[in-house]
Amino acid sequence: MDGVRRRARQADVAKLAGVSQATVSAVINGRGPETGIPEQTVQRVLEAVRQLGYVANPAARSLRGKRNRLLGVYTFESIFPLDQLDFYHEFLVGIEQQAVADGYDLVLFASTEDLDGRRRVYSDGVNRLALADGSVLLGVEPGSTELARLAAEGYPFVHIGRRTVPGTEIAWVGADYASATRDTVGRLAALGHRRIAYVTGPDRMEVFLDKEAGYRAGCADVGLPELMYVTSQLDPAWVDAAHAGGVTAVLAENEPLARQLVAALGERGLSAPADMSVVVLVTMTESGWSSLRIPRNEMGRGAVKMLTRILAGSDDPGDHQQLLPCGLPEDHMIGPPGA
Amino acid sequence: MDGVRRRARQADVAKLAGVSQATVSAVINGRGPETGIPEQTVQRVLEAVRQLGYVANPAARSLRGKRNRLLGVYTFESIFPLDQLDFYHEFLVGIEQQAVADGYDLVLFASTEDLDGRRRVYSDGVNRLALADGSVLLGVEPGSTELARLAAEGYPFVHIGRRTVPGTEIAWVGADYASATRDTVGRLAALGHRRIAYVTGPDRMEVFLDKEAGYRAGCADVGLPELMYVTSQLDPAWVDAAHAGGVTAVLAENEPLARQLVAALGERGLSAPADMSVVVLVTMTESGWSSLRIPRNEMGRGAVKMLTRILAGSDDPGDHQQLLPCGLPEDHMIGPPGA
DNA sequence: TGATACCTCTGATTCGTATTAGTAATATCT
DNA sequence: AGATATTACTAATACGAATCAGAGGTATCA
Repeated sequence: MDGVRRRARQADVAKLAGVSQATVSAVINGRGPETGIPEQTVQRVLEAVRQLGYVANPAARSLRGKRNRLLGVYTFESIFPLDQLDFYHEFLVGIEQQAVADGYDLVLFASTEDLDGRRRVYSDGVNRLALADGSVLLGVEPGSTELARLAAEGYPFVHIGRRTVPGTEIAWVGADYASATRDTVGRLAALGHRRIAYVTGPDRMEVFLDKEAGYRAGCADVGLPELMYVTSQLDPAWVDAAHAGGVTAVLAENEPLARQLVAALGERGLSAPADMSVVVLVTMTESGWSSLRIPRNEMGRGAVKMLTRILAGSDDPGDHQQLLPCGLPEDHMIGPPGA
Repeated sequence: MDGVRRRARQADVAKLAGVSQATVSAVINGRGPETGIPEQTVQRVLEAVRQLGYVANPAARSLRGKRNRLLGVYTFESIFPLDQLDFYHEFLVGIEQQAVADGYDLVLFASTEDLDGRRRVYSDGVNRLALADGSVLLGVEPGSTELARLAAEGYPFVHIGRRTVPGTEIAWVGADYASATRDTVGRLAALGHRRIAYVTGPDRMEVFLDKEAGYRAGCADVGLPELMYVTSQLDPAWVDAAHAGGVTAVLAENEPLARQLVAALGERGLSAPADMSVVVLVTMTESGWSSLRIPRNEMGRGAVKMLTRILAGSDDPGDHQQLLPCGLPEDHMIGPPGA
């Protein structure tokens, strides 16, 4: 076929319609009336557009227009991790919904994967995200040097999950783990539990600190002792001690710890929630745990909204941190003590 | 104040490095050696790039005729639909994997949604996909006008799912439903089934035709009669007739029909597979049906591979259609007749 | 010494669109 | 008639990167 025929430009349309390229641009962008172009000319131009099958070149458009209406989505792990499908998917749903609403397209930064399979914002010292007008960052990054550098550079981004980086104030949308954890402790106390333990990993990132703080606050609220157990691998013997010590409810920070706990209970002929109420704070999947409901969809939407606000030039820093409420755990593994 | 600091251009880099913009361009595109720019200058330029955090503007690049290394992903429905999570997710995983491997970033076209919530490739007569070097299309589009227009325009794209558009040859990667359906009929026949029915919706798209053809071929292979039932809503009375008529196995094109079938069986005190083997050809989720395994991941990867081949200028049209084998159904709801 | 061959760059131009400033022609008012 | 306003445009330019045709300079050779 005529694969050879060059794509029509405004200049071609202009020639055919007997007007200037500027007029064509005005007509096409609906600035016809406003610019005082008579209906007859408008029709002539549109007819020429039709005849030539003219389609605007988006590259030229966005080059001229400065912004390209692209938002980046960057995850510190693979964007579509198979094993964490449920966990990340909801964020993406929210991000997409809000992007559609705001008329942005999304760029998934994929090619930033280096040889180790680790992703990096900077490759060759170049910020790859800069291709997009701004980005939503998502996932767990151990260090904060890249974040700090992004912020220092003035690149607009919003982090999903509360994040503090010394020396800079970064924008984030987080889940209010602290309140939810605190409330959960309150609820367990209300059910009659007098010794509520907290099991968490040794990591010291914000998310972990928030929950821990919530636990402490919850204990303080109801005048119960703090029973923290920090470990990356739950020692079954701890269960004996806890049980003997009168612990009737346990908050586990993550699912592996909770699984180890339930297994250890099982080995001892105990079960949840009859002998021990078990709450997992964060689960990767929607299985039958009693766990907090992380408002993932809302967080995704909120991040995009915040990002567009930043791009619009909002400088109110109070506007750049947002905590969304978590849903409280359902009853699957919660009950009154000694039931 | 500098909430959104202006992005550095090659001109800025050039000034800082004390060279011309043309030199910067040459260095950045690795044409340094070839253009005879000494290592020292190259380093000076790269250092300036680093200092300014320079990143090429993709719009300018593609305007000038070079490629973006952006691949579009366009779905005719929402990209991350809640209810079809499992269905689409795997395609995206495959697409992402291959994109990473080939060093492309992905653009999810989201802003193409119009007021009705319907998505369109063309808005204001502008092909929004043109931002990306090429695109992978995915999902179910009822009409084919947009596809035809894309093809006529010479825009590089690969459709996931076999697709024919009269008058043009479009590139696609499909699942070999026909063979899989045919083989499934053969397998049921081998188990002893003599009357195998096929229930399908009234839609006439390629995917449906393929399965139907497979069913017909399968029946022909083993000399069994074709028992087609075309409906969008399964009439429970049909089950009576089928059962009375000696039907011992049913292929249902989709999950809703299969669900209606199983429900109708249940009402009659019958069950699958004891009284009736039930195979669903396509399921949205991985629930306990006997269904074909659609090679979604492979299709996603294959589509990207094909697209990069097209972008590289492959003109061999035989290269632009690819059928991947489906896995055959597992035994959950399949058994010998009258078990 | 003049010619020729590199070497290391640079100036100018191009891509297609949006926009601003301006212009020529006509119409209206005083 | 002369001034002013309106109509209907157009010329010129900017956006950022890529590319081509050289331009000076030095080195080599006859």
